[in-house]
Amino acid sequence: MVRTLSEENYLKAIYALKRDGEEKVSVKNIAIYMGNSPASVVDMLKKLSAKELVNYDKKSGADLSSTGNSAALGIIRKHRLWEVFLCEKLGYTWDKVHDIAEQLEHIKSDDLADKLSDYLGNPKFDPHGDPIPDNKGNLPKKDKVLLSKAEQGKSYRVVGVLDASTLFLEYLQKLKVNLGVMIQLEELNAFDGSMLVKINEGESQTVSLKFAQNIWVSPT
Amino acid sequence: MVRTLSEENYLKAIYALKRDGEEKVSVKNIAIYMGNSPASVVDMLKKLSAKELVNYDKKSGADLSSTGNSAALGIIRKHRLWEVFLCEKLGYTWDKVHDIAEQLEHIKSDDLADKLSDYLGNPKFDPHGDPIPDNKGNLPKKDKVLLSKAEQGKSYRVVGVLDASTLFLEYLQKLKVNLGVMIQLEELNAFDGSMLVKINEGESQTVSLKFAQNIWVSPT
DNA sequence: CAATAAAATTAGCCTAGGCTAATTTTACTT
DNA sequence: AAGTAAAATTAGCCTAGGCTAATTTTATTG
Repeated sequence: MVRTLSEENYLKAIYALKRDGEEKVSVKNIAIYMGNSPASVVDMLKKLSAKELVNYDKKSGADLSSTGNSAALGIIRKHRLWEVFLCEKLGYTWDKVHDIAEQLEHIKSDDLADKLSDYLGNPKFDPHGDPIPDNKGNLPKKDKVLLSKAEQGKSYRVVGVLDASTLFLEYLQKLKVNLGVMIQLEELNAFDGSMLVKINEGESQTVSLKFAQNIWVSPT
Repeated sequence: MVRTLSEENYLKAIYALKRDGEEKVSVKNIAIYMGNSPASVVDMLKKLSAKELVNYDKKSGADLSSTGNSAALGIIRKHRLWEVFLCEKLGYTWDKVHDIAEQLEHIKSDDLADKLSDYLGNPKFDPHGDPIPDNKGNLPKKDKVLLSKAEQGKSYRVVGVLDASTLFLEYLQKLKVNLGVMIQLEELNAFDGSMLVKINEGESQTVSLKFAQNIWVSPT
Protein backbone atom coordinates (compact mmCIF):
# COMPACT_ATOMS: atom_id res chain seq x y z
CA MET A 1 0.00 0.00 0.00
CA VAL A 2 1.20 3.47 -0.78
CA ARG A 3 2.39 5.49 2.17
CA THR A 4 2.84 9.24 2.18
CA LEU A 5 5.88 11.00 3.53
CA SER A 6 3.91 12.18 6.50
CA GLU A 7 2.54 8.75 7.30
CA GLU A 8 6.04 7.32 7.19
CA ASN A 9 7.29 9.95 9.58
CA TYR A 10 4.53 9.17 12.04
CA LEU A 11 5.34 5.47 11.89
CA LYS A 12 8.97 6.24 12.61
CA ALA A 13 8.01 8.48 15.50
CA ILE A 14 5.76 5.88 17.09
CA TYR A 15 8.47 3.28 16.65
CA ALA A 16 11.05 5.51 18.29
CA LEU A 17 8.80 6.47 21.20
CA LYS A 18 7.83 2.87 21.79
CA ARG A 19 11.42 1.73 21.76
CA ASP A 20 13.05 4.17 24.08
CA GLY A 21 10.29 5.47 26.27
CA GLU A 22 8.86 4.30 29.50
CA GLU A 23 5.80 6.40 28.83
CA LYS A 24 2.88 5.20 26.80
CA VAL A 25 2.82 6.50 23.23
CA SER A 26 0.12 9.11 23.76
CA VAL A 27 -1.18 11.78 21.44
CA LYS A 28 0.68 14.30 23.52
CA ASN A 29 4.01 12.49 23.36
CA ILE A 30 3.81 12.05 19.62
CA ALA A 31 2.90 15.72 19.22
CA ILE A 32 5.89 16.85 21.26
CA TYR A 33 8.24 14.43 19.51
CA MET A 34 7.21 15.56 16.05
CA GLY A 35 6.63 19.19 16.79
CA ASN A 36 3.03 18.99 15.60
CA SER A 37 -0.17 19.93 17.35
CA PRO A 38 -2.13 17.26 19.23
CA ALA A 39 -5.05 17.89 16.88
CA SER A 40 -2.93 16.91 13.88
CA VAL A 41 -1.75 13.82 15.67
CA VAL A 42 -5.30 12.71 16.36
CA ASP A 43 -6.16 13.11 12.69
CA MET A 44 -3.18 11.11 11.58
CA LEU A 45 -3.76 8.35 14.12
CA LYS A 46 -7.24 7.95 12.69
CA LYS A 47 -5.80 7.67 9.23
CA LEU A 48 -3.13 5.19 10.24
CA SER A 49 -5.67 3.13 12.19
CA ALA A 50 -7.93 2.99 9.15
CA LYS A 51 -4.98 1.71 7.14
CA GLU A 52 -4.31 -0.82 9.92
CA LEU A 53 -0.78 0.36 10.40
CA VAL A 54 -1.41 1.46 13.94
CA ASN A 55 -3.61 0.32 16.81
CA TYR A 56 -4.76 3.13 18.93
CA ASP A 57 -6.96 3.72 21.88
CA LYS A 58 -6.55 6.55 24.24
CA LYS A 59 -6.25 4.23 27.21
CA SER A 60 -3.17 2.38 26.12
CA GLY A 61 -1.85 4.81 23.54
CA ALA A 62 -0.64 4.07 20.03
CA ASP A 63 1.14 0.96 18.92
CA LEU A 64 2.34 -0.25 15.55
CA SER A 65 0.52 -3.18 14.01
CA SER A 66 2.68 -5.89 12.56
CA THR A 67 2.43 -4.25 9.11
CA GLY A 68 3.18 -0.88 10.64
CA ASN A 69 6.16 -2.28 12.44
CA SER A 70 7.59 -3.79 9.27
CA ALA A 71 7.06 -0.50 7.51
CA ALA A 72 8.89 1.40 10.24
CA LEU A 73 11.77 -1.06 10.20
CA GLY A 74 11.98 -0.73 6.43
CA ILE A 75 12.34 3.02 6.71
CA ILE A 76 14.93 2.72 9.45
CA ARG A 77 16.80 0.17 7.36
CA LYS A 78 16.96 2.59 4.45
CA HIS A 79 17.92 5.50 6.65
CA ARG A 80 20.85 3.66 8.18
CA LEU A 81 22.05 2.13 4.93
CA TRP A 82 22.12 5.55 3.30
CA GLU A 83 24.06 6.87 6.28
CA VAL A 84 26.68 4.21 5.73
CA PHE A 85 26.80 5.12 2.06
CA LEU A 86 27.19 8.83 2.75
CA CYS A 87 29.99 8.29 5.24
CA GLU A 88 31.90 5.46 3.69
CA LYS A 89 31.53 6.24 0.02
CA LEU A 90 31.00 9.96 -0.20
CA GLY A 91 33.24 10.93 2.68
CA TYR A 92 30.70 12.71 4.86
CA THR A 93 31.46 12.81 8.54
CA TRP A 94 28.82 10.94 10.41
CA ASP A 95 27.52 13.99 12.26
CA LYS A 96 26.48 15.56 8.95
CA VAL A 97 24.52 12.74 7.38
CA HIS A 98 21.28 12.76 9.28
CA ASP A 99 19.37 15.38 7.32
CA ILE A 100 20.21 13.86 3.98
CA ALA A 101 19.38 10.37 5.21
CA GLU A 102 16.03 11.71 6.44
CA GLN A 103 15.22 12.43 2.84
CA LEU A 104 16.77 9.35 1.29
CA GLU A 105 14.92 7.00 3.63
CA HIS A 106 11.67 7.80 1.81
CA ILE A 107 12.83 6.77 -1.66
CA LYS A 108 10.45 4.11 -2.87
CA SER A 109 11.71 1.06 -4.67
CA ASP A 110 11.20 -2.61 -4.04
CA ASP A 111 14.80 -3.63 -4.19
CA LEU A 112 16.88 -0.49 -3.91
CA ALA A 113 17.62 -1.07 -0.24
CA ASP A 114 18.74 -4.62 -0.90
CA LYS A 115 21.01 -3.61 -3.74
CA LEU A 116 22.43 -0.79 -1.66
CA SER A 117 23.01 -3.13 1.26
CA ASP A 118 24.85 -5.63 -0.94
CA TYR A 119 26.92 -2.85 -2.41
CA LEU A 120 27.93 -1.69 1.05
CA GLY A 121 28.81 -5.22 2.11
CA ASN A 122 25.64 -5.76 4.14
CA PRO A 123 26.74 -3.68 7.11
CA LYS A 124 25.11 -4.52 10.43
CA PHE A 125 25.57 -1.10 12.03
CA ASP A 126 25.41 2.46 10.83
CA PRO A 127 28.08 5.09 11.51
CA HIS A 128 26.37 6.01 14.78
CA GLY A 129 26.62 2.42 15.98
CA ASP A 130 22.91 1.81 15.52
CA PRO A 131 21.82 -1.57 14.18
CA ILE A 132 20.55 -1.91 10.60
CA PRO A 133 17.53 -4.21 10.22
CA ASP A 134 17.84 -6.84 7.50
CA ASN A 135 15.19 -7.03 4.79
CA LYS A 136 13.05 -9.28 6.98
CA GLY A 137 13.11 -6.70 9.74
CA ASN A 138 15.54 -8.50 12.06
CA LEU A 139 17.71 -6.21 14.08
CA PRO A 140 21.26 -7.27 14.89
CA LYS A 141 22.17 -7.11 18.55
CA LYS A 142 23.24 -3.64 19.45
CA ASP A 143 26.91 -2.97 19.66
CA LYS A 144 26.70 0.54 20.97
CA VAL A 145 27.54 0.78 24.67
CA LEU A 146 28.30 3.55 27.09
CA LEU A 147 32.01 3.81 27.67
CA SER A 148 31.30 3.01 31.29
CA LYS A 149 30.12 -0.46 30.21
CA ALA A 150 33.09 -1.09 27.97
CA GLU A 151 35.52 -3.94 28.48
CA GLN A 152 39.07 -3.47 29.61
CA GLY A 153 41.72 -3.88 26.93
CA LYS A 154 39.31 -3.41 24.04
CA SER A 155 39.23 -0.68 21.48
CA TYR A 156 36.20 1.45 20.63
CA ARG A 157 35.05 4.21 18.35
CA VAL A 158 33.17 7.20 19.76
CA VAL A 159 29.74 7.30 18.18
CA GLY A 160 27.86 9.79 20.27
CA VAL A 161 27.25 11.61 23.50
CA LEU A 162 24.40 11.19 25.90
CA ASP A 163 24.48 14.57 27.56
CA ALA A 164 25.32 17.38 25.17
CA SER A 165 25.75 20.15 27.74
CA THR A 166 28.20 22.89 26.91
CA LEU A 167 30.43 22.04 29.84
CA PHE A 168 30.71 18.48 28.74
CA LEU A 169 31.36 19.37 25.11
CA GLU A 170 34.08 21.78 26.16
CA TYR A 171 35.70 19.06 28.17
CA LEU A 172 35.56 16.75 25.16
CA GLN A 173 37.18 19.45 23.12
CA LYS A 174 40.06 19.67 25.54
CA LEU A 175 40.56 15.92 25.51
CA LYS A 176 40.40 16.04 21.70
CA VAL A 177 37.57 13.58 21.74
CA ASN A 178 35.47 13.94 18.62
CA LEU A 179 32.96 11.69 17.00
CA GLY A 180 34.74 8.87 15.23
CA VAL A 181 37.77 9.02 17.46
CA MET A 182 39.30 5.77 18.73
CA ILE A 183 39.35 5.06 22.42
CA GLN A 184 41.25 2.18 23.96
CA LEU A 185 40.26 1.17 27.44
CA GLU A 186 43.55 0.36 29.12
CA GLU A 187 42.72 0.13 32.77
CA LEU A 188 39.60 0.12 34.84
CA ASN A 189 39.65 1.39 38.38
CA ALA A 190 37.17 -0.66 40.34
CA PHE A 191 37.14 1.78 43.25
CA ASP A 192 35.55 4.83 41.62
CA GLY A 193 34.85 3.63 38.10
CA SER A 194 37.45 5.92 36.61
CA MET A 195 39.45 4.55 33.73
CA LEU A 196 42.71 4.94 31.91
CA VAL A 197 42.09 5.42 28.20
CA LYS A 198 44.22 6.07 25.17
CA ILE A 199 42.62 8.52 22.79
CA ASN A 200 43.51 8.18 19.11
CA GLU A 201 46.98 6.77 19.71
CA GLY A 202 47.79 9.75 21.92
CA GLU A 203 48.93 9.71 25.51
CA SER A 204 47.01 7.75 28.09
CA GLN A 205 44.61 9.76 30.22
CA THR A 206 42.39 9.12 33.15
CA VAL A 207 38.70 9.92 32.86
CA SER A 208 35.96 9.75 35.46
CA LEU A 209 32.99 7.43 35.65
CA LYS A 210 30.72 10.37 35.05
CA PHE A 211 32.56 11.12 31.86
CA ALA A 212 32.38 7.50 30.73
CA GLN A 213 28.67 7.40 31.40
CA ASN A 214 28.12 10.16 28.89
CA ILE A 215 29.83 8.70 25.86
CA TRP A 216 28.51 6.12 23.45
CA VAL A 217 31.14 3.89 21.91
CA SER A 218 31.03 1.06 19.43
CA PRO A 219 33.53 -1.83 19.45
CA THR A 220 35.91 -2.01 16.50
CA MET B 1 14.95 29.70 -2.07
CA VAL B 2 13.03 26.60 -1.15
CA ARG B 3 11.39 24.81 -4.02
CA THR B 4 8.64 22.23 -3.67
CA LEU B 5 8.63 18.92 -5.46
CA SER B 6 5.90 20.14 -7.74
CA GLU B 7 7.69 23.35 -8.61
CA GLU B 8 10.80 21.39 -9.48
CA ASN B 9 8.86 19.11 -11.77
CA TYR B 10 7.36 22.07 -13.62
CA LEU B 11 10.80 23.58 -14.09
CA LYS B 12 12.05 20.32 -15.52
CA ALA B 13 9.07 20.08 -17.83
CA ILE B 14 9.52 23.60 -19.16
CA TYR B 15 13.20 22.93 -19.67
CA ALA B 16 12.48 19.73 -21.59
CA LEU B 17 9.79 21.29 -23.76
CA LYS B 18 11.99 24.25 -24.55
CA ARG B 19 14.90 22.05 -25.49
CA ASP B 20 13.32 19.57 -27.80
CA GLY B 21 10.24 21.25 -29.14
CA GLU B 22 9.64 23.50 -32.09
CA GLU B 23 6.40 24.60 -30.46
CA LYS B 24 6.19 27.38 -27.97
CA VAL B 25 5.94 26.28 -24.37
CA SER B 26 2.23 26.95 -23.93
CA VAL B 27 -0.08 26.16 -21.07
CA LYS B 28 -1.55 23.43 -23.19
CA ASN B 29 1.81 21.82 -24.01
CA ILE B 30 2.90 21.81 -20.40
CA ALA B 31 -0.44 20.33 -19.37
CA ILE B 32 -0.12 17.50 -21.88
CA TYR B 33 3.51 16.85 -21.03
CA MET B 34 2.84 16.62 -17.32
CA GLY B 35 -0.56 15.00 -17.46
CA ASN B 36 -2.12 17.86 -15.50
CA SER B 37 -5.07 20.07 -16.34
CA PRO B 38 -4.48 23.43 -18.03
CA ALA B 39 -6.04 25.12 -15.03
CA SER B 40 -3.42 23.66 -12.73
CA VAL B 41 -0.70 24.74 -15.09
CA VAL B 42 -1.94 28.32 -15.10
CA ASP B 43 -1.89 28.35 -11.31
CA MET B 44 1.62 27.02 -11.16
CA LEU B 45 2.92 29.41 -13.81
CA LYS B 46 1.64 32.25 -11.67
CA LYS B 47 3.46 30.87 -8.69
CA LEU B 48 6.70 30.33 -10.59
CA SER B 49 6.48 33.79 -12.14
CA ALA B 50 6.03 35.34 -8.71
CA LYS B 51 9.16 33.51 -7.60
CA GLU B 52 10.90 34.78 -10.72
CA LEU B 53 11.82 31.32 -11.85
CA VAL B 54 9.77 31.58 -15.01
CA ASN B 55 8.80 34.33 -17.43
CA TYR B 56 5.41 33.84 -18.88
CA ASP B 57 3.03 35.57 -21.14
CA LYS B 58 0.46 33.87 -23.21
CA LYS B 59 1.78 35.31 -26.44
CA SER B 60 5.24 33.83 -26.29
CA GLY B 61 4.62 31.05 -23.79
CA ALA B 62 6.70 30.12 -20.77
CA ASP B 63 10.44 30.40 -20.48
CA LEU B 64 12.86 29.78 -17.65
CA SER B 65 14.53 32.79 -16.09
CA SER B 66 18.22 32.49 -15.51
CA THR B 67 17.58 31.35 -11.93
CA GLY B 68 14.97 28.93 -13.16
CA ASN B 69 17.33 27.56 -15.75
CA SER B 70 20.05 26.96 -13.19
CA ALA B 71 17.54 25.24 -10.97
CA ALA B 72 16.42 22.96 -13.80
CA LEU B 73 20.00 22.12 -14.69
CA GLY B 74 20.71 21.34 -11.07
CA ILE B 75 17.86 18.87 -10.97
CA ILE B 76 18.93 17.27 -14.25
CA ARG B 77 22.47 17.04 -12.95
CA LYS B 78 21.30 15.18 -9.88
CA HIS B 79 19.01 12.93 -11.89
CA ARG B 80 21.75 11.85 -14.24
CA LEU B 81 24.39 11.43 -11.56
CA TRP B 82 22.08 9.15 -9.61
CA GLU B 83 21.42 7.17 -12.76
CA VAL B 84 25.14 6.60 -13.14
CA PHE B 85 25.31 5.54 -9.51
CA LEU B 86 22.42 3.11 -9.83
CA CYS B 87 23.86 1.48 -12.94
CA GLU B 88 27.53 1.45 -12.19
CA LYS B 89 27.54 0.88 -8.49
CA LEU B 90 24.32 -0.94 -7.70
CA GLY B 91 24.14 -2.98 -10.88
CA TYR B 92 20.81 -1.75 -12.20
CA THR B 93 20.31 -1.99 -15.93
CA TRP B 94 19.90 1.43 -17.37
CA ASP B 95 16.32 0.91 -18.50
CA LYS B 96 15.26 0.42 -14.87
CA VAL B 97 16.76 3.45 -13.24
CA HIS B 98 14.51 6.25 -14.34
CA ASP B 99 11.77 6.01 -11.70
CA ILE B 100 14.23 5.84 -8.84
CA ALA B 101 16.26 8.73 -10.24
CA GLU B 102 13.06 10.75 -10.54
CA GLN B 103 12.85 10.55 -6.77
CA LEU B 104 16.52 10.95 -5.98
CA GLU B 105 16.82 14.08 -8.10
CA HIS B 106 14.79 16.00 -5.51
CA ILE B 107 17.04 15.27 -2.53
CA LYS B 108 18.12 18.60 -1.12
CA SER B 109 21.67 19.20 -0.05
CA ASP B 110 24.16 21.82 -0.99
CA ASP B 111 27.03 19.55 -1.77
CA LEU B 112 25.62 16.08 -2.13
CA ALA B 113 25.65 16.25 -5.91
CA ASP B 114 29.27 17.38 -5.95
CA LYS B 115 30.37 14.65 -3.60
CA LEU B 116 28.45 12.09 -5.61
CA SER B 117 29.96 13.34 -8.83
CA ASP B 118 33.48 13.09 -7.40
CA TYR B 119 32.77 9.63 -6.14
CA LEU B 120 31.61 8.54 -9.59
CA GLY B 121 34.68 10.04 -11.22
CA ASN B 122 32.87 13.12 -12.51
CA PRO B 123 31.15 11.36 -15.40
CA LYS B 124 30.17 13.54 -18.35
CA PHE B 125 27.33 11.35 -19.60
CA ASP B 126 24.67 9.25 -17.98
CA PRO B 127 23.93 5.63 -18.93
CA HIS B 128 21.51 6.84 -21.62
CA GLY B 129 24.24 8.89 -23.24
CA ASP B 130 22.74 12.16 -22.05
CA PRO B 131 25.12 14.88 -20.88
CA ILE B 132 25.50 15.67 -17.19
CA PRO B 133 25.73 19.40 -16.38
CA ASP B 134 28.61 20.38 -14.12
CA ASN B 135 27.91 22.31 -10.93
CA LYS B 136 28.01 25.59 -12.84
CA GLY B 137 25.34 24.34 -15.22
CA ASN B 138 27.61 23.73 -18.22
CA LEU B 139 26.53 20.87 -20.41
CA PRO B 140 29.20 18.76 -22.09
CA LYS B 141 28.77 18.35 -25.83
CA LYS B 142 26.43 15.52 -26.54
CA ASP B 143 27.99 12.22 -27.43
CA LYS B 144 24.80 10.42 -28.26
CA VAL B 145 24.34 9.95 -32.02
CA LEU B 146 22.06 7.97 -34.22
CA LEU B 147 23.81 4.87 -35.46
CA SER B 148 23.32 6.28 -38.97
CA LYS B 149 25.67 9.15 -38.04
CA ALA B 150 28.30 6.88 -36.52
CA GLU B 151 31.85 6.60 -37.81
CA GLN B 152 33.23 3.56 -39.55
CA GLY B 153 35.58 1.44 -37.49
CA LYS B 154 34.43 2.82 -34.17
CA SER B 155 32.71 1.04 -31.36
CA TYR B 156 29.48 2.17 -29.70
CA ARG B 157 27.08 1.27 -26.97
CA VAL B 158 23.35 1.17 -27.65
CA VAL B 159 21.67 3.74 -25.41
CA GLY B 160 18.19 4.01 -26.82
CA VAL B 161 15.73 3.75 -29.64
CA LEU B 162 13.97 6.53 -31.44
CA ASP B 163 10.95 4.65 -32.71
CA ALA B 164 9.67 2.09 -30.25
CA SER B 165 7.15 0.38 -32.53
CA THR B 166 6.48 -3.27 -31.89
CA LEU B 167 7.79 -4.28 -35.28
CA PHE B 168 11.06 -2.53 -34.66
CA LEU B 169 11.45 -3.90 -31.17
CA GLU B 170 10.80 -7.43 -32.46
CA TYR B 171 13.48 -6.93 -35.04
CA LEU B 172 15.88 -5.77 -32.33
CA GLN B 173 15.01 -8.86 -30.35
CA LYS B 174 15.95 -11.08 -33.27
CA LEU B 175 19.26 -9.29 -33.73
CA LYS B 176 19.85 -9.62 -29.99
CA VAL B 177 20.25 -5.89 -29.75
CA ASN B 178 19.42 -4.72 -26.28
CA LEU B 179 20.15 -1.55 -24.44
CA GLY B 180 23.78 -1.51 -23.37
CA VAL B 181 24.91 -3.83 -26.12
CA MET B 182 28.13 -3.02 -28.01
CA ILE B 183 27.97 -2.30 -31.70
CA GLN B 184 31.03 -2.02 -33.86
CA LEU B 185 30.59 -0.30 -37.18
CA GLU B 186 32.73 -2.31 -39.54
CA GLU B 187 31.72 -1.16 -42.97
CA LEU B 188 29.56 1.58 -44.34
CA ASN B 189 27.84 1.12 -47.68
CA ALA B 190 27.74 4.54 -49.33
CA PHE B 191 25.17 3.42 -51.88
CA ASP B 192 22.15 2.78 -49.66
CA GLY B 193 23.47 3.69 -46.24
CA SER B 194 23.34 0.10 -45.04
CA MET B 195 26.14 -0.99 -42.76
CA LEU B 196 28.00 -4.04 -41.58
CA VAL B 197 28.02 -4.17 -37.82
CA LYS B 198 29.28 -6.57 -35.21
CA ILE B 199 26.91 -6.92 -32.30
CA ASN B 200 28.41 -7.81 -28.93
CA GLU B 201 31.37 -9.72 -30.35
CA GLY B 202 28.98 -11.93 -32.33
CA GLU B 203 28.90 -12.46 -36.07
CA SER B 204 28.89 -9.50 -38.40
CA GLN B 205 25.51 -8.52 -39.78
CA THR B 206 24.19 -6.08 -42.29
CA VAL B 207 21.57 -3.59 -41.18
CA SER B 208 19.65 -1.03 -43.21
CA LEU B 209 19.84 2.74 -43.07
CA LYS B 210 16.31 2.83 -41.72
CA PHE B 211 17.38 0.57 -38.88
CA ALA B 212 20.42 2.71 -38.16
CA GLN B 213 18.30 5.84 -38.07
CA ASN B 214 16.27 4.42 -35.22
CA ILE B 215 19.02 3.62 -32.76
CA TRP B 216 20.83 5.93 -30.42
CA VAL B 217 24.43 4.98 -29.70
CA SER B 218 27.16 6.45 -27.58
CA PRO B 219 30.88 6.12 -28.42
CA THR B 220 32.92 3.99 -26.05
C1' DC C 1 -14.64 41.03 -40.69
C1' DA C 2 -17.75 38.23 -38.38
C1' DA C 3 -18.17 33.58 -36.81
C1' DT C 4 -16.22 29.91 -34.74
C1' DA C 5 -12.67 27.19 -32.74
C1' DA C 6 -8.98 26.87 -29.67
C1' DA C 7 -6.39 28.39 -25.85
C1' DA C 8 -6.19 30.60 -21.53
C1' DT C 9 -8.21 31.97 -17.50
C1' DT C 10 -11.40 32.15 -13.61
C1' DA C 11 -14.53 30.29 -10.20
C1' DG C 12 -15.36 27.05 -7.19
C1' DC C 13 -14.51 22.56 -5.31
C1' DC C 14 -11.51 18.58 -3.36
C1' DT C 15 -7.81 16.09 -0.46
C1' DA C 16 -3.75 16.00 2.45
C1' DG C 17 -1.90 17.70 6.29
C1' DG C 18 -1.18 21.30 8.97
C1' DC C 19 -3.18 24.88 12.61
C1' DT C 20 -6.01 27.27 16.86
C1' DA C 21 -9.72 27.48 19.94
C1' DA C 22 -13.42 25.27 22.10
C1' DT C 23 -15.22 21.22 24.06
C1' DT C 24 -15.43 16.70 25.99
C1' DT C 25 -13.41 12.95 28.35
C1' DT C 26 -10.33 11.01 31.67
C1' DA C 27 -7.52 11.17 35.70
C1' DC C 28 -6.09 13.04 39.95
C1' DT C 29 -6.76 15.01 44.32
C1' DT C 30 -8.88 16.40 48.16
C1' DA D 1 -17.69 11.77 45.14
C1' DA D 2 -16.93 16.38 43.51
C1' DG D 3 -13.94 19.57 41.59
C1' DT D 4 -10.14 20.53 38.86
C1' DA D 5 -6.39 19.69 35.77
C1' DA D 6 -4.73 17.37 31.94
C1' DA D 7 -5.38 14.89 27.79
C1' DA D 8 -8.02 13.95 23.83
C1' DT D 9 -11.14 15.28 20.55
C1' DT D 10 -13.97 18.18 17.55
C1' DA D 11 -14.98 22.20 14.80
C1' DG D 12 -13.55 25.12 11.70
C1' DC D 13 -9.93 27.32 9.16
C1' DC D 14 -5.52 27.50 6.13
C1' DT D 15 -2.15 26.36 2.16
C1' DA D 16 -0.49 23.52 -1.63
C1' DG D 17 -1.71 21.50 -5.55
C1' DG D 18 -4.79 19.13 -7.86
C1' DC D 19 -9.62 19.01 -10.51
C1' DT D 20 -14.09 20.36 -13.65
C1' DA D 21 -17.04 23.58 -15.70
C1' DA D 22 -17.83 28.07 -17.23
C1' DT D 23 -16.04 32.13 -19.21
C1' DT D 24 -12.98 35.16 -21.59
C1' DT D 25 -9.46 36.02 -24.83
C1' DT D 26 -7.04 35.06 -29.03
C1' DA D 27 -6.58 33.02 -33.53
C1' DT D 28 -8.29 31.14 -37.69
C1' DT D 29 -11.02 30.95 -41.44
C1' DG D 30 -15.19 31.24 -44.58
